[in-house]
Amino acid sequence: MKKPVLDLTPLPRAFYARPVLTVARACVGKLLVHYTAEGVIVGRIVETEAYRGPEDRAAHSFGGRRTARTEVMFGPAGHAYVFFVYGMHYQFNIVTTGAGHPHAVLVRAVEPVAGLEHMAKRRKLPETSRELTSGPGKLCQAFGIDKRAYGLDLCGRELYLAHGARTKTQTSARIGVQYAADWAEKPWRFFDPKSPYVSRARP
DNA sequence: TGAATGATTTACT
DNA sequence: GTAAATCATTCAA
Repeated sequence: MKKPVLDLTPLPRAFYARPVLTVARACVGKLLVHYTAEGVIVGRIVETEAYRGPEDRAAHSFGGRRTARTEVMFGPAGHAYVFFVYGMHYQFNIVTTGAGHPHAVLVRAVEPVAGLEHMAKRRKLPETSRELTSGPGKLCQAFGIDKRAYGLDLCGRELYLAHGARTKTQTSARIGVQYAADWAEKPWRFFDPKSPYVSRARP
C-alpha cells in the first residue's frame, strides 16, 4: 500500500475572511504548508489562539495601535503576521476577518506531516522528538519561518494552509498573556486534545 | 537617545 | 520549580 498523495491545494481567501474565533477553530486540523529552498515542509495544525484587537488587551493591535509591526493586521485577510519576541523567537499568525479589522490567529503547535528531515535539521533534534513543533517558537524554527515571511499572501504558493481531516476541538484560556488581566481568561485557545504535539500549559 | 519589556524556550537547581 | 538568553519594538522625554 502506497501512502496517498497529500492534497496541498491552498485554501481560498474566503476561508480567512470570517470572524477570528471562527477561523481559529477552523484552523485546527488544517495543514500548514511551506515551500523552502530545502524542500516542502508540511504540518497539521493542532493548536491556535485568537487575538481580536482593538478591544483585546492581549493583542498587539489593542486600541487600534497601527505601527510598522502591526500594519499587516489592518490589511485584507489571508496574510501572514510574523513577529519576533524575547530576542530569539518568531511567532506565526494568520490575519483574518478583513481590512480595517486587526484580528489574527496565532498558530501555537503543529504535528509534523512531511519534510521531517528539514525540521529535525533546523531544530537539531531527532525526527521523532515531540519538541520539534510543540510550541509557537518551535514550529517557526522547524518551518524556517522568520521576518521574511512577514506580510506574505497565504493565497500564494509559498506559505499557506491546505485542507485537512476534521477533528474534535477543545478550548481553554490563552497562554502567556497574564499581563492582559481579564482578557487572558477568555477561552480563545483551540486545540486537538488527542495530539501529543499540543504545547503544555503554563507552569 | 535611552530604558523597559515581551503571544518563549531551554537549561539548571 | 526558577532563571537566563537576547533584541525588536514601543514609549517616555
